[in-house]
Amino acid sequence: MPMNERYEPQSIEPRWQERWDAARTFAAGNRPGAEKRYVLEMFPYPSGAMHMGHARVYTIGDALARWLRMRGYDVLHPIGFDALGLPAENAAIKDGMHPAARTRENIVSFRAEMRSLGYAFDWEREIVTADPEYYRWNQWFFLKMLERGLVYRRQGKANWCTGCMTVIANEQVLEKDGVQTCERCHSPVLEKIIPEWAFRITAYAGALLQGLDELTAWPERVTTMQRNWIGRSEGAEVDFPVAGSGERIKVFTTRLDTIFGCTYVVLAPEHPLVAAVTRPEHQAEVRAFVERMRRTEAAERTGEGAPKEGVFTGAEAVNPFTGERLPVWIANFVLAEYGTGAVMSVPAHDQRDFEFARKYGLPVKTVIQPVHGGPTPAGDRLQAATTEDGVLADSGRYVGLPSAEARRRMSADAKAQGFGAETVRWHLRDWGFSRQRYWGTPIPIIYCEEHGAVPVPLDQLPVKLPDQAIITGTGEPPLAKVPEFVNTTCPICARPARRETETMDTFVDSAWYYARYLSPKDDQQPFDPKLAERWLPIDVYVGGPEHAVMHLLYFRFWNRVMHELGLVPSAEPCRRLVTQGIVNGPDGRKMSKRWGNVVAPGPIVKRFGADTVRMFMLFAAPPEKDIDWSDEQVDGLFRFLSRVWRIFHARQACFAADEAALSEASGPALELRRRTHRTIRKVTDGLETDLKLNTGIAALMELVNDLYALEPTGAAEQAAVREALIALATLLAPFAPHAAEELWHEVRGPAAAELLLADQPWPAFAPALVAADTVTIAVQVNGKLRGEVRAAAEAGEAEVRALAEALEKVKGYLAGKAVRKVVFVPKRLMNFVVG
RNA sequence: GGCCCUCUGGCGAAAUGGUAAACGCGCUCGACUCAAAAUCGAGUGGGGUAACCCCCCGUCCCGGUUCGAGUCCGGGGAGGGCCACCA
Repeated sequence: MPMNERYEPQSIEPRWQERWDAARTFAAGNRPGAEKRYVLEMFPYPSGAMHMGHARVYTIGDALARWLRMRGYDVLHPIGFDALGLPAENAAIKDGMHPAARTRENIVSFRAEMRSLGYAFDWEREIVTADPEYYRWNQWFFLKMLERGLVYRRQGKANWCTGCMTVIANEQVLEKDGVQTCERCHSPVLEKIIPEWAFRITAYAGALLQGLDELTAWPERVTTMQRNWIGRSEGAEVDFPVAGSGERIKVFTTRLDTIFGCTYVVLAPEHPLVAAVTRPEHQAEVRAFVERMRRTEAAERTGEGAPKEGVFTGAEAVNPFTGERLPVWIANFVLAEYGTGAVMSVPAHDQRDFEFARKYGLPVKTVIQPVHGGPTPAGDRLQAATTEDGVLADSGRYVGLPSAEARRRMSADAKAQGFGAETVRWHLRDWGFSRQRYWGTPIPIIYCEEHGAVPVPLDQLPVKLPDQAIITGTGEPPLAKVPEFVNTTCPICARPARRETETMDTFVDSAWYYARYLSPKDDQQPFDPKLAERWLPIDVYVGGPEHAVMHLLYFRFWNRVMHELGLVPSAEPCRRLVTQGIVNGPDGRKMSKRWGNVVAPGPIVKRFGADTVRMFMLFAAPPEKDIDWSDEQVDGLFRFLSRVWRIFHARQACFAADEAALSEASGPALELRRRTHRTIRKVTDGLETDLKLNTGIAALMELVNDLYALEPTGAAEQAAVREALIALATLLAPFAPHAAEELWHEVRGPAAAELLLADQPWPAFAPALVAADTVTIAVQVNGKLRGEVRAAAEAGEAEVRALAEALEKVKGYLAGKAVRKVVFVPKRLMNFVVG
């Protein structure tokens, strides 16, 4: 059958998608002898329709997965849906639909769009986190972690989102201009004291921090953000006895070297000692202040713009180093949950302390002098705190020591005398995961009057979400209003009891889903550890950088717990992370209904075909950069694929060329062969190194340009063209897989009818053809380009120099000057340095 | 305030310390056509110049290292991201 002259993706793409499906081409695990590669893209959250951002991530991952298969690896490339959670519930409420139905609908449309883009997913492993078969294992992990003391109930200060009507994690609070809002719905966030469940992620703070050192193939941006978020800070705790009472105030400081400059001590309003130390004559004022702080929004109270406020308690604390008696204050800027909730104030060397001292007329004492430059003025003449390390002054027996040395000696002395010690504090907080909402994993706990909080026995899992809940998005947990759900019996005493009505944060679902893909239908265990042995850790994980601290931290935490449970082989879940940039609208702004600049993938695929969309995503820029959608560039990529198509059509006569003639190639035939093999190298390099797929595609374009430039005559040229066409189709396979299959079959003819290009080995280049035999060498005089010479690649310095000196132009520049030095870079450059 | 990233033609972007701008978009011109579209081909950083001979300038700015810097080092600017009264 003669080849269609026109490139019509609509007629060829579905055909190949069906063939890959029928052949189970992308099913993982059917190359048992081969090395494995696990390529994963972050699974989508189907609260709406698929957008261009999704098309980009999956295209990047897909190109990689397809290429690795062609390299001979046994590739696992699964997909699923992150279906539970607030946004889905909120969207469903808005549409007057049940979240389960809404989610199901969205998933159907996602699946169809993903298939139409030709992604090489192993669909047999698909998971949906809203299925009880999935979330029962969330419950299972919860119970395992409860056993190990990694889950606990706390009376916590929680971030209460006024829009979502639920508690959200620290990581989910946004702050802008001193106002805290919800990351999801942008409603104001208040601080609320309520009981909640939390994971003891802080127990892993050190391990999670150290683990980052192993993650050399993660973007530094991400590891840095995690490092900051975990926030290790080294310092010391020091006890300040309260005069006239047995109490001691424990403070945390990173600047123990400044303790001789401490002029007062400040407690957080919530500090447990506040009531005990406050003198009777200050009680009323202190109580009023504490009450007011309790009622104020967190951001308003502790935001940076907030004025520093405090009250004196009347108490005095004793500086254990100096014996001085210092006033004890309470202030809004001291946080109960960081350090010990109490600070020693050194106004001369801490800006906050300085401002507070100036406001309330507290003394300022300078104890650190700079190493270089003039001395720091005395406290009363200071304009601002000097916060750098320096040399100690006015600090008893520590005078003259550099700050770092002073800190070491002072903490050793404090320890020896029993009033302090070196400690490490973390910014990372435990992960509060209770949600007072419906669309989440029920927390498998039963409250019994007799036995308290009783874990649901493992054999009674899953605790299923009831279908009939009334979901209003307000008030108490929706599950509390479903008697059939709430009312149960105690697993210990069988008397009537109530179920926990809170559900789990969605981040629980995504913390371990990558492991569920290994045995997605397993009903005995979350996944098969034997398969984990084979497939984990993930080799390449592709997703947005917005997950740098939340998902990617929980995911590392969970993997560590699974590692300790003996379920996974490594402490870290993923070797290499690729963070892809955003797809902006054509106007360069974030795609949004508000700007009317949203371009949906569906219609574009319909119009140009999946291959054009994929090529655009890969050619526009390297993966990590943001790109702007560009109709002109998309046209351009469609034009390129059409141009590829036409050159196959125009060179049909070469399809039957005799391969044996390749060995006689010379002149243009040889040149084309060189280009072909260099293209193979270039595309392979682009995939291997930094995923620079854009330059790989550029190389393919150059090959096509060269093919157009050669009108083949004779057996050798025809054979060279055939070789180039086969290479072109094969190299195109990871990027534009449908057109590639079609063209490859055209050129290979009936002999290959039963084969799939997706199964073919990735081509190798012939080193002899990649190395050039003649090269152009730039000739410089004093580093400025003055000409160029053609020479054999292996030409030596003397030979090239002779050629260069023979150039008229170069002669002019060298005339009458002494050549002081000659720099020769073989195959590249010759530089004459003249004086 | 802290930490991090980015800055190259009209635009998206290339460039192991070695000919800056590959490749694509856009634009101009030519071929094909009655004409247009599509396609194929040529050209396209700025300035000087009769000249597509040649010369000068050119990768945010200033300085340094080097025979040679978009690339390395120091300082500054602009834009962006994350964190932030964290003691």
